[in-house]
Parts: sequence; C-alpha cells; structure tokens
Amino acid sequence: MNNLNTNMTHAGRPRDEAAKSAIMTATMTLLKDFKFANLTIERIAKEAGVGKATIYRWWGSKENLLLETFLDTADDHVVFNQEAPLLDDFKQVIVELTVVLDSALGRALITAILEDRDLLDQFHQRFFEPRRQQASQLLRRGIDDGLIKADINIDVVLDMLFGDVYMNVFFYGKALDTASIDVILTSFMKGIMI
Amino acid sequence: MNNLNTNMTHAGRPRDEAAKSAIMTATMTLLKDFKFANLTIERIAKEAGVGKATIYRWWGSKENLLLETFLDTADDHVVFNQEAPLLDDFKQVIVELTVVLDSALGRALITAILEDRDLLDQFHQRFFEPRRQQASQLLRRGIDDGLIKADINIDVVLDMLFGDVYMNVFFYGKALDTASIDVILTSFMKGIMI
Amino acid sequence: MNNLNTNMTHAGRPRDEAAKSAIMTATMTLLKDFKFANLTIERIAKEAGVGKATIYRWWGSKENLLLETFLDTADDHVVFNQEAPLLDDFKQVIVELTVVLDSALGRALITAILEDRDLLDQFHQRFFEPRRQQASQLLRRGIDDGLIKADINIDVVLDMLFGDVYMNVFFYGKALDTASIDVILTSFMKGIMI
Amino acid sequence: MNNLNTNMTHAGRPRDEAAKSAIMTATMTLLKDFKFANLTIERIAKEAGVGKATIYRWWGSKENLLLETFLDTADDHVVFNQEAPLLDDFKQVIVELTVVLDSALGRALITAILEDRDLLDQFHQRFFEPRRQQASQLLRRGIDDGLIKADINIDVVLDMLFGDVYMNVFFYGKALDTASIDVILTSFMKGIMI
DNA sequence: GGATAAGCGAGACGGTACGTCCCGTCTTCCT
DNA sequence: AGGAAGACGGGACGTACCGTCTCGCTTATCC
Repeated sequence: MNNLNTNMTHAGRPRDEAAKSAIMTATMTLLKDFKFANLTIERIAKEAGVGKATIYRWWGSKENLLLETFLDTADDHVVFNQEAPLLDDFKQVIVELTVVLDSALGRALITAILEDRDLLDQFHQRFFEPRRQQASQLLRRGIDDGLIKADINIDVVLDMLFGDVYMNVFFYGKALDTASIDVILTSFMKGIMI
Repeated sequence: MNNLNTNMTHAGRPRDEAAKSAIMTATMTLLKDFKFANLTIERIAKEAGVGKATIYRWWGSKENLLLETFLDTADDHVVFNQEAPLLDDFKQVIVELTVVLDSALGRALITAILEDRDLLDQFHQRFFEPRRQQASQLLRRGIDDGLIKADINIDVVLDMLFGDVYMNVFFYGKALDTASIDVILTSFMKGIMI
Repeated sequence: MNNLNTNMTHAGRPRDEAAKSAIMTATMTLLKDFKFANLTIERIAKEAGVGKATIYRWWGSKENLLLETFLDTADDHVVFNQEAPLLDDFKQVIVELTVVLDSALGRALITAILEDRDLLDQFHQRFFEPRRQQASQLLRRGIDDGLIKADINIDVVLDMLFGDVYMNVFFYGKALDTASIDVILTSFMKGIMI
Repeated sequence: MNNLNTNMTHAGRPRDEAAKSAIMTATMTLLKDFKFANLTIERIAKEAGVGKATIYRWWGSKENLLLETFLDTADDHVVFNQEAPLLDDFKQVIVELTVVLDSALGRALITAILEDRDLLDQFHQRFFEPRRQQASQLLRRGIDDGLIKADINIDVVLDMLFGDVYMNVFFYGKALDTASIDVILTSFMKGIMI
C-alpha cells in the first residue's frame, strides 16, 4: 500500500522539519505586511533563513505553500461539535470560520484560489467539503428530529448561509461580530425551521 | 468643479481614443489566456500596439485599468427593471450578474479587489451599491404591497441571496444556469414571502 | 549598405553611453580582484551601478563583454611603426604586446578564448591577424632589403617569436622585461638574419 | 616520516579505488561535451555514479581533479628517448606533446592553469620542468658533440620551440600534423645548428 | 566478535549566480 | 503635449551548482 511507503525512509539526508516550520511561520508573518501578490519566495526564504530551493523542493509554488500553511493552522478549527444544540453548533462554526477566513492567511488563500483552478480543487477536497458534509448531516438530523422543514433544499440553504459569511468577509471586507452572526442565523433559521 | 474641466480642451495633442479602446480590448482579450497575476502591462501594450507609457498615463495601474474595463462593459447590464413582477426582476438581474461575474473580466476583478482595499471601495461605489439600493427598494415595495414579510432584515436577506450567487461563481467555479436560479429564488422566497 | 544603417537612429530611447563605459570600467576594475571564472555579471552590474539586463542587452555574454573591453583599451597599442629600423619596430611591438597581455584584462581574455571557439575567431579577426599581417610585411621588406634570409618560412618564424612571448606571459606567469626581450630578439635574429 | 604513513593501514573503510577511477573516467568523458567552466562536480558525480562528497574528499576541487586526471593519462608520454638522434627525439616528443595538449583534457588543464597560480606551480613541478630539463640536457649534449652552436641561449631557444607548439594548439586551435612539425623543426634547427 | 572508525551513495541544506521577464520611469523622434 | 519605441535601474523569477551536512549502510582495523 502507498500509505505504508509514506513513512519509509529514503536514501539521502532527510528533510529538515525545522526549516519546514520556519518557512510556514515566515509565510504567516510576512502576509501581515504584504498582500499575496507582493509576497515573494525570495522574501520568505530570507525571513525564514532558508534557501529558495528548499521552498521549491517541498511546495513547488507559492500557491501550494499557502494552502499547506493554511491547512496547518486552520484544520483543527471550524469543526462541528455534533452534540451541541443545532443552533449553537452552527453559530460556533460560523464564528470560527469567520476568524479563520478573516486573517491574512485566509484572505490570501481565497485570492489565490480564485486564480488557480487546481488550488481551488485542493481547497475543496481538503477543507471545504468535509465541513459541508458535516453541516449537511446536521441539517438532516434536524429534519429527522422534526426541528427543520423537510422540504428544504439542503445544498441551496447551506450555500446561502455560508455564502453570506464569505460575502461579508470578502466583499464588505469586514469580519462578522457575534451580534451579526446572531442576526444572520435568526434570519436563516426563520426560513427553515418548522 | 472637476467635472467642468473634463470637457475642457488642453494645449497639445488630445488623448487618442483609438489607443484607449485598443488597450481595453487587449485587456479583455488577454484575460482569456492569462490570469490577472500573469497579465502584464507590457503584454497589454504589445497586444494593443501601444506604448507602455500611454497605459500608465491614463490608468496609472493594472488594477484601475481592470476596473474601468469592467465597468465599461458591465455597466449597462445588471439593472433592475422596476416594473416587472418582483420575482422576475430578481431573476433577470441574477442571470445578468452571473454572466458578468463569470467572465474572465469579472473573475479577474474580484481577484484584484480581494487584494486591494482602494479598488474594493471603488467597486462598491461605482457598481455594487447602486444595484444593492435598487434591490433594497424592490423588497421594501414588496413589503408595502403585502407580498413580503415585514419583519425581515433586508440587508441580511440580500446578502444571503447574492452571497449565494457569488459562492457558486467563485467557490464552485460554475455559473448558475436558469434552473438553478429558479431553485435558489424559490428557496429564498419561501423564507421571506408571506 | 549595411554600414550606413549602423549610424541610423532607431525608434526608442538611444543607448546610454555612460552606462556602456561604466560597465567596461567596472569589468576592468573587478578583474584586478577576481579571476575571469569568478567575475560575475551581477557583480559588474552592481559595481557599474547598472541593471544586469543592460549588460545582456549590449554584449549578450561575459565573453563578449570581455573582448570588447579588451579591444577598447588595447586597439591603439601594439602597432608597428613601419618606419623605424626593423629590430626597433619589433622590439617596441613586443614590449607593448607584453604589457597588454600581462594585464588582468589580457590574461582573462586568453583564458576565455581557450574555452570558446567563437571568441577565438573574433579575437583573431579583430586583433591578432592585422598585427600578424604587419609583422609579415615587415619581414618581407627585410628580405627585399637583403637584411633577412630569403629562405625562411615567415609564418613559422613569426609563430616562434610571438609564441615565445605568449609562453613567458602565460606559462611562466611573468611579463618580459626589456633585457629579456633583447635576448629573445637577438636569438631570433641570429637565426634569420643574413 | 610522512612517506611511511602513505602505505599504513588505517582504521575504517579504505578508499574505494573503483570510485576513484570512475571519477577520472567520467571527467575525461564529460570534457568531450563540456568546456572546463561548464564541467560541474555534480555532473561528474552523477556520471561516475558516485556521491559528490567522495570527489571533495579526495581532490578537494575541480582543478586538482583535473590535474591528477591529466597526469594519470599523460605522464607516460612526452618522454625523451635520449638515445635516438637529436632531431628524431625532439620530433617524437613534439608529436606526443601535441597529442596530449590538443585533447579535451589538455585544453581544459591549460585553461585552468591560466586562472590558478597554485595549479600552474603544480603543473610546472610535476609535468613541465622534468621534460624541460631533459630537452635542455639534450641540447647541451648536442653542443658537446659539436652539433649545435655553443653560443645559443638554451632557455630562450627552447621557449621558442615549445612556445610555437603551444601557440598552434591554443591560439590557432589546431594540432600540428607531422609535416608542420618537420617545417618547424627545420626552421628551428637552421637557427641553432652549426 | 563487538566496538569503533572511516568511506560510501543519496540527497537536503543555506547560499550565489544565472539569464529572463516585468516593473514604472525616462528619453528619443514623430504627429 | 500625446504617442510608439525602447533603454534604463531595479527586483524577482525558477533553476543549476556550490561545498557542507546528515542519513543508513558497508568495510575495514582494533581491542
């Protein structure tokens, strides 16, 4: 199996994990001062105290580096609790999603994604879809429990909810505060609850 | 006033309108082959048969050129009819919005906007807000006419609707077809109609 | 004719002669500290206060730059007087040749020539052959004047003379002083004079 | 004494002679396709199927590797017979010298020598001087035997002869054929023989 | 015969330089 | 004064090698 090979040792000097994390840290640091288009591999390498080739060796492009760095910090967040009450669970996830997206890293990633189909696919597969599946399940359980109208189109309904979050972060350039999230969720629920 | 000067004649040779439109045309043409980050002033100048300085003289930056080119082609579209039935009017606007955004020009503009606060403000002021105002008025009239629930939060509700459009275009990378728009609008209306 | 076009003005900004001479000066300066293999375009550009592209624009390679710089400073020297007595004329040319070759510029050029057939051809055509022709004429005149044996092979004889100069400069790493040149010329003449 | 240690056994794995000769072979092979400046340690290592460190361990630099490789193949050649007639002995040595120098290895070595004083010294000590001493002895014996003029300056005379060989190989880029060598030697002898 | 030492191929490391592309500015001549 | 052409100083690209350094492994001597 391939998975077994993943941990196999290779000939030659093994990669330097300290360099890897220095590069990711530098990427995050520099994104506070530079927009993605002005973030250069050369600057990252310098900031990380690393040769350019080391970055190209492991990520191949600025875009891949960005995605990995994002997932590395974001993957533990934006997770549905599955046991909290439906509304609370959604609320917490939206708050976390807002925080993760409305960061230098998040904004840069979205920028990159809009210009790069491959990156978009990677992002969907590794970040977006898993969370969408969970939200979907949650709504289905709400329907089973008789809390939510049975005739809603789950996909459309979720796109509206999360689309709203994205719009606020990216189109109005503002993160949502807790109060706004309450307003949004209330409007949202009003339309779908029994 | 500045506006008065706009039509004033100056000493020296006047601006060459042919060059202006050649530049905009070249911009649109090249965006079919290059993403915004790879679209260079030098390439545009060459494609348009124009000196680089001419572009810098009139637009100052790639971003401004992009916005002007977008508005030049998009400004006549995405306009509410105001006389058609509410649902039809929304539907037509969403179709046009989808078409305009899901183009090389539209996608490039959004990309640029996400990285450029000034450009975002310009885009809001000159494209987004006027249309949002119209949609807002439309909903208010619907409320007055007793078609739509009086207790909705108009801003939130519009963000959900348009946010959904944006999500589909940018996050799923697909333009909405007519059938999908019907589904979205139906879901949307179900939540807000009396 | 092509020659006429050479002086024709072109569209666009003309090349900056100050940059040209700054680059050549920098090349000569840096060759005092670096051997040719360690002389980098980047260092020359920095020393000359010039962009790398300017160097590549006009010379295309380090080798070409070197040759032009050499010819620029060496072309006025190593010229036969044609009126001085035969021996004096040869002597003066050998002194000048020694000086020109035993310089940072000269040594670097020879190094480059040994690795680069095209450069060798250029060097022959633009520096070596004209001088060889003159030396050849001089010997022929010496034969006509009854000063030099008529049965010598001029080519072989000249190669021996100049080969000796080259050997001393490059193989023994020492420039010839006036006394040595006297010794060489005496030996040389002894073999060919009547 | 140090010399005694040369054959002493050490702890640890002994040097791999197969690797040594693979490296030298690779050096010679690659010099057919690459000039010395473009011959890289990395390429040699790959061609020889060897780690880079092995090369640095034993030679320390590209220049040293080159010299050792040259001596390894050239040291048996260019040797005066000492018993053949004077002219034949010189002739044979010049032929062999020409062959050895006009090879990828020989040309590369001269290139390297011109840029590297240490290498020049090594080359003189280990290749050039021994042969020059022999040529010198030969001429002295010729003088003793009354074959050669007693008043020649042996050093100058030899530099002229060998300088000519070098000039032809390096400056005209052509090896000498047997006929040319005859011409040269005839001219040479005419000047020095009684 | 187990410990120690050095050599080996592989290949990652921090760097330097490559030759190219583009930046935004400038300098020429022409309209 | 605008415009096309194109050179300018500068910065970054992605690649190739530098000489050094870990790895796991092999092959020797030493105790």
